[in-house]
Amino acid sequence: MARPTPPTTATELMQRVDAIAGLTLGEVAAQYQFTTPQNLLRDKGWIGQLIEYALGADGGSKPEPDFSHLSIELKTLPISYSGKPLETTYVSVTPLKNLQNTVWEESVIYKKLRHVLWLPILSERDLAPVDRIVGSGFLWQPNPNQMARLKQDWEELTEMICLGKIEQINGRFGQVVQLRPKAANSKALTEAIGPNGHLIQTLPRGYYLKTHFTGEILAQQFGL
DNA sequence: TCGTGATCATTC
DNA sequence: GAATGATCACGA
Repeated sequence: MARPTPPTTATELMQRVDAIAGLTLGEVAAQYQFTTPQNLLRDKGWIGQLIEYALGADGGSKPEPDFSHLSIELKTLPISYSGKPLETTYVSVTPLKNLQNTVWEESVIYKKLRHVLWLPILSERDLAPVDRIVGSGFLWQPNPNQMARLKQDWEELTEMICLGKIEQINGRFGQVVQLRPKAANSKALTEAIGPNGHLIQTLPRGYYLKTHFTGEILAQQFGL
């Protein structure tokens, strides 16, 4: 099957989402000549890339929404048999310098989370990738309460980064958003603000949504 | 090196 | 069992 073109409307996008709901990843992969890996040890982003392709995402590796024309971000969400998220959800890298004057409404994470197409994937560990099942995708926008919690966490984390306290931040900070390493390995370094205001070398970080928060989104959608 | 896609694996 | 810190692949 030829490479899908980007959907022109949200309606068209959702029709494609509905068309793959209930299929196994093996079935989706076969439609697009993707080779399904035996495990995800060396292909951790394989599911996301397959789904992006199948739905016609055009964002590429740019820091833009997957469906640039629609301003919609696609996120696959691994879930257990009971419908609970199995992993935290990566959102974007974390700027570590030049963020004086940045406000929530202009942050990368805010822009990415404004419109999200969640696509749950039944990804229990005892299921081989080929047998994992695509769930029912749905469009989501944070409600005022969720948006307020996202903003609160972001402001706390951003203030610490500005004050040179990046090394004090670990995954325990934040109620719904956390900061964790996001790198090829522990030797990859980038610049950040240090304790004395000077630039230091540190591990690149990323914003992740905690499983409790994504679980809440699923519960809100499916009434779990 | 950074940003995309995330999950792995050890620790708690 | 859940969560944190570490890691894998790829394109520009």
